[in-house]
Formats: sequence, C-alpha cells, structure tokens
Amino acid sequence: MSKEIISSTFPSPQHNHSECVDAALGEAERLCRIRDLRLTPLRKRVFELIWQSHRPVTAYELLDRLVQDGRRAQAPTVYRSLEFLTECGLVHRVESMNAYVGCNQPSRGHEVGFFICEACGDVAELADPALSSSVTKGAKQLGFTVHSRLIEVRGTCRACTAIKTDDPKRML
Amino acid sequence: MSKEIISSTFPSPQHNHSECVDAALGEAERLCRIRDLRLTPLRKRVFELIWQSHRPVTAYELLDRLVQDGRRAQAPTVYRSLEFLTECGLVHRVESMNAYVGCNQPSRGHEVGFFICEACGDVAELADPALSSSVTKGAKQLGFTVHSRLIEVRGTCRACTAIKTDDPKRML
DNA sequence: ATAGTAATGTTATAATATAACAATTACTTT
DNA sequence: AAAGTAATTGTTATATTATAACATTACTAT
Repeated sequence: MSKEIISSTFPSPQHNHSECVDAALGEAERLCRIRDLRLTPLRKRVFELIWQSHRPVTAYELLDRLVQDGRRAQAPTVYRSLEFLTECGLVHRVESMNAYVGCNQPSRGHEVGFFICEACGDVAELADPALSSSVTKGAKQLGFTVHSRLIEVRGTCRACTAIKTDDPKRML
Repeated sequence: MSKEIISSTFPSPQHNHSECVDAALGEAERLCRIRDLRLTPLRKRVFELIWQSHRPVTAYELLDRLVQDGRRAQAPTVYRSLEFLTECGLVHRVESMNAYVGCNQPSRGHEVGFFICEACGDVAELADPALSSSVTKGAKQLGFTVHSRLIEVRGTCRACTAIKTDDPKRML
C-alpha cells in the first residue's frame, strides 16, 4: 500500500455543514471509545463549538460561547479542553493564529500542513508525504533529527479566487 | 543559474560568534543604506540584542535588555523595532515560540523554513526550493493560491545529537 | 461506601501584543 | 538657520493569550 495524499479540501460554500459536524463528532466518539479517552460533556461541547465552522477559533471565542451556553466557564476550562482535544489529535492548533480548528482525519498520522484562506478564513488540512519528505531532506542536509513539523500556508482558496476573478458561473 | 539551497546551518559550539554579529550588522547597514531605510540607534540595538545568540528571543526579553542598557523602553518600543526589522527581512518571527531570530540571508528571498533544536534552542534557516515547490504542489491540488509559507521544524541539531549519543570525540 | 484518580471550578496572575496620543527627532525646503 | 512636515520614539493604558495554584466535584475500582 503506497503512501497517500490525504486532504480535507476546502468545503464548497454550499456544503451541508451539519454533515461535517456529525461526521466529526461520530469519529471523535469512536476514537475516544477505542482509546479509552474521556470525551466528557464539556470536551464534547468545546469540540462541537470548534466544528461550527472550518475557520480556526480562539480560546476566548470558545469561552464566550460556553458562557452563552450558561456555563460558568473560565479560561482554564477552555485551555484544558483544548489541551485534551489537541493531544488526542481531534483538534489542531494553528500557531500563526493562536486558534484552533477541527481535524479532518484524526485517526491518521498528523504530518499535516494547513492551507489558510485569507479571504474566507477557512482552513484545509493536507497530509502529503512529499511535503513531509521534503522537510526530512532539508533536515538531512543539516544533520537535523526531525521530531515534528509545522507547516502553515496562507493564500486564497479556489472558491475565493473564483469570486475575486468574477467567474460568472459561480454564485455565492 | 539554477535554484540554490541556501542554509545557515547550525553554528558549531566553538564558532566565533562575534563574527556572526559583525557580519549581520554589516549586512543590515548595507541593506538599509541601499533601500533607504533608517536603521536608527534603537533599531540597531534591538538587532544587536537579537543577534547575541542563534536562539530566538522574545519581545519582553529584548525589553529587559534595553532597560538594562539604561533606556526607558516600554513594550511598544520593542514591538515597533521588531516590526521594522521583520518587515525589512532582517529578523524573522518564529511563530511557534512568539520569538524573534536574526536572518542569515536578508538580501535573498524569504521562502525559508526554520529548524529549531529542542536541546540547545538554536535555529537554522533553510531556503530550499524543493521544499517551497512541495508546498506549491500541495496547494495546486487544492486549487489554492499561495501568498506565504510558514515552516517550522522541531528536533535535534547535529551537535546536540552527538552529545546525547555520548560521542566521545565531542566536548562542549 | 470509600479511597484514589481524573476532571472541572475558581481566583489570581503571567506573558504577549496593540491602541492612542504626546513629545521628540530628523528630514526637507526655503 | 528657521519653519514646516514626516518619521520615530516615549508614555499610558489596555487588550489578548495563557498558565499556576488550589478547591471542589465526579468518576472508577475495589
């Protein structure tokens, strides 16, 4: 079995987002069951809130929403949930934004890169072995042993490019 | 002329660091002269402080040192100098550390990746066209237009690997 | 039921970063 | 040299992001 490029692609503007949420939640519950991790109501709620969009969300935005829920949450509540979720691989931290986004393929390895659309804010995740191996090659030149990689690419996604170029076929 | 891999490599533990500082300062002054940018005493001092090592330094560490110098500096002083220096390309921000490190090749483009040694904290910069093009290829799959790339790799540099493996030839 | 562990609540504070406006310095034009 | 302008720096205040420390609650296994 050859190595595979796994990409979350950008969601189309018309996609049915509740399907994303359902899939993510189902997968999270399955993973936590298998690994004997505790997806408590709080953690689950934070996870749902993160999945309300494909845009990274900050800890304090999450906190606001928890408070709107009626919880008496404080910053540590959120950060602890985020720590749990990122350690499980259910959520990724986007370093260049101090923000968090749901992971699309939590059961796979996490040699991923993020593609962040500066127009709509959505993020796509790409696990491309070629990319990883380029990093490894660079490391080899330096005699450097790689522990982890962080790749965050900024630009414009297909849909937003289409809008900017006034493609008459596209409606948003 | 073919594209070239430009790497700062990790400094050897024995290297004469004042040569690094002198080279960086000379280059900075040259660049600012050419581009008609103002490397004021404050900016120059911040630049020197950043170059006191190959480890990224935080804004508040710089602030402390400015105060030790006898200046009555405040946070905005530092952040403004950092903004100037990063915009010129004389300094890079390491996103995963909220810290700043001197650029080794400020007159070149900045499609660089950082290799951060978790043992000694030193950072090497690598401008590898293969790495950039992997990112571009990934982007193409997504229909994504790249504006900028952020690559930060964590691991262990050659010297620190040697120490850990108890290479008897190495002394630090 | 109870001891032990994990999770969450709570308070306080640390660390990182910027906004807004004042004062100073440097650069131009005369 | 003086006046006018723009750039830089000073200063105060505050926003944003994150964690430490300890109390309480909930779950787990005997």
